[in-house]
Amino acid sequence: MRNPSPGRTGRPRSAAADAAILAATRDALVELGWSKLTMGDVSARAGVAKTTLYRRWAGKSELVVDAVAELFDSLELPDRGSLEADIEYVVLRFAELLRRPEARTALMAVVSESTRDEALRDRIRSAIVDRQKRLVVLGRERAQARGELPYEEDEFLASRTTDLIFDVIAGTVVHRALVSSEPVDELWVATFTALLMHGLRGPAAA
Amino acid sequence: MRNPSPGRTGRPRSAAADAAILAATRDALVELGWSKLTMGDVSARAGVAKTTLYRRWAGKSELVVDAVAELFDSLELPDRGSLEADIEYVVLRFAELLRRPEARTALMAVVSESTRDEALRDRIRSAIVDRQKRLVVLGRERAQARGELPYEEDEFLASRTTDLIFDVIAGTVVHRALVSSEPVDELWVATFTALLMHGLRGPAAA
Amino acid sequence: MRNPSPGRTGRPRSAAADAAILAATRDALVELGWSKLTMGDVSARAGVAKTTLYRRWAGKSELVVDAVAELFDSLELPDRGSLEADIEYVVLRFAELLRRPEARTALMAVVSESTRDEALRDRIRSAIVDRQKRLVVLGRERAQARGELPYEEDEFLASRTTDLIFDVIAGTVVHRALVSSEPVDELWVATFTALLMHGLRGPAAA
Amino acid sequence: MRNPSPGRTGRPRSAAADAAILAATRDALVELGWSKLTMGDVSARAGVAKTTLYRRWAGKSELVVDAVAELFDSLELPDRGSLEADIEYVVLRFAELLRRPEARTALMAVVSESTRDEALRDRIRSAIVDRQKRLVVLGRERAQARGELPYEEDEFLASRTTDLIFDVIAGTVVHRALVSSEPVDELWVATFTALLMHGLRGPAAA
DNA sequence: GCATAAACGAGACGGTACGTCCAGTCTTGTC
DNA sequence: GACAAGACTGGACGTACCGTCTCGTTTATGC
Repeated sequence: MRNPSPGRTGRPRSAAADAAILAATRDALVELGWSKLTMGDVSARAGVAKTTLYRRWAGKSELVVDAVAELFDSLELPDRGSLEADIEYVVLRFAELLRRPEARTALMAVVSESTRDEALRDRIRSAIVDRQKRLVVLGRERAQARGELPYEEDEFLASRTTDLIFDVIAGTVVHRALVSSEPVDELWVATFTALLMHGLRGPAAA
Repeated sequence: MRNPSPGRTGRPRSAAADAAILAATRDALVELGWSKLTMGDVSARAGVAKTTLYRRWAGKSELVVDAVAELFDSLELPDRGSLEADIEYVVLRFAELLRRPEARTALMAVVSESTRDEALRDRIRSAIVDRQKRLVVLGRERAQARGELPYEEDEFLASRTTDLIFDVIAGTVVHRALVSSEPVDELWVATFTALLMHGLRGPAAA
Repeated sequence: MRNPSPGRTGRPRSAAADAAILAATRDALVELGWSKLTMGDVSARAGVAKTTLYRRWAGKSELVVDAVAELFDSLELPDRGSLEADIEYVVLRFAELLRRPEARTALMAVVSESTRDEALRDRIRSAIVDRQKRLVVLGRERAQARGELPYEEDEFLASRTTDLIFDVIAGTVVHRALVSSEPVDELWVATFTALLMHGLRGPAAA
Repeated sequence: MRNPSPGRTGRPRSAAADAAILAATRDALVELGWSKLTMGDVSARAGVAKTTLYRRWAGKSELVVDAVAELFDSLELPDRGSLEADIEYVVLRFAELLRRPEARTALMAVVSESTRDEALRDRIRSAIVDRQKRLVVLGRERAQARGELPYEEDEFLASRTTDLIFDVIAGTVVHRALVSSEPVDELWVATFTALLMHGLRGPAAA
């Protein structure tokens, strides 16, 4: 994952170790939360020496970003028949993910760390943000194919709209779930989706 | 805020200490960020003993919530003449606040901690969330007075809409600024506001 | 004990407090030992404020010296009929006293503290050492009256001998009981007394 | 001393650290005395982390016992030609040792602590008491070889006498020096030795 | 009998050290 | 050369006491 073929001599890195470490990290996050998770504990759970851990990740933040990125990759967007249904589906799945303790505790923590760490910011962007934008792009393409949304020819404008919708959806759900500490239930999702649909169909934003 | 007059005996708590500690906390957040901020360092900056600090706050999280809550209280919403202008104004002010390092680093960190701490969650809600909802309520009332938005008679529905708008605005801006790490500039604000205006004027959500 | 009538106006010091504090000190020594005894704990046990304590004693060492001095004052030397019997009696009584936890733990501790504190050294000497030498002087006078020991006319020599005998008896018993951690039983006392008797009857030392 | 070879894996403990710590402990005792000596200070002087210290010794008392035990091991008993001369010599050397501030302050302090700590009592006995009894045994053997003292065939009796003489000599000197706070000068030593010689030559005690 | 003034209880204060925990590095011997 | 083991330095943790301080309250006198 990190250096797959650096040199050739010496004992090669154990591939199994990577998976064990990331799984152990998620387990530890569930049990202990971000702030009480320690590198020593993770290495012990993974049956690996601390040095092995540090050889592969620079610190707790980097390790956790990789560990939770795998969680976010599990999100998918099957075709529910309409843009509205697609949005409701993805919001509910995302809210479900945020109910998992390892995601709740880790996401905001690494974002906080990243405010003072450029490299970490990049890592979050490439490992989580950019990978999840695929869902917005996919939903948009389907809606366009269905005729629910117009095609946008200007690629730059299209990308800006994708970014906006991504931030609106992800940001609102995260804020509702973690900051306001209110439940993301079906009723709320319906109201939110309605607001978003009207916003998207307004002439300027689509 | 903490108990100013529980009994009557003994030396009273120094009022000056509270202010010094909160200011020192913000200074330390700027210089060190959340994860490197230590209680010992804060007490030293404030010219106060560590015990004094622990006598008043249970830990770093509680202290930081109170310290940043004062920052958020500085947000205001002067009448800009239209709902659209009001929204753009508050979004820009909020984004400005999130550019301050003490707010950036602290906000997500305490939210992360709060995922495993019910009391902290309540403290964030009462010290930050509930206090800032006043801006949404104020903007809405003004818009209703101007005839830009209809009156909602059902109080429960009105409160649910307030909550939704609050989460959409705050959540989207935070996500754009801290997770996606993209600038909240005037162009983006205009696009976001346009989307929101259409959403609000749609029949169901208003 | 300390200044009972320095000036005239103002509330006089509570006499009861002194006794309560010394008793509380001994209780705390029994339960906690020297090193875990704290001024705050003593004040709480005595039902007295910490300030009251510090108004009367400079610190833990001074307080404890006074508290244990009262214990040592309880030692007495009834006439057992012979010098040998008198010595055996006082050694056994002294060993008994050293079996009490408050005496065991406190005596060596204050002596240790006194090695770097001239004032404390004086306090120990006047409150404990000099007061207990009375037992040696008394035993010696009785032995001389019985004709077991010769009279010593030179007062200086007599005082030096008193000091020596005091150090031999007290030192040996303390060392046996506290350093070597061996029991001071009747058999050992008999052997020690025999050695001492021969020493005293030797031509030079008497 | 501590466990040099329990398992085999991992980085071995630094041998140099032990010596540095014990030396630093003695230095700190000289400068600060027992009660102001802190583990943190010792670790800083030894150029060692506090954790390293706690990994090897359970606390201040254990550490100090080991540190002063090395001092006591420096006592020796060259043949001065007669029992009397040997006794005078060892008493003077011992008194000299007790004039060193690190020995004065530490010896009584650890004895005081040991009154509530069985393990510490054992450590003192094995590291200091038992090791110094060799001097008494040696002096006795020489005196017997010279014909100054009779041979004792009963081993148990011999050991009891050794213990008694050890307590008399060590206890008297310690008491004179630390409790009575009087000088151990040549005149006093001569008088004490005379008393002891008569005691030893008396029929019952030898 | 009423002011004066010291002693009192309560408990907050600035400090210091505690003993523990974790970070991240280094040093072994083994694979 | 990667690895498990575990000792290493360094530093923050949160707690416990220290001895001092600042309150409001109590209790003797002496005017």
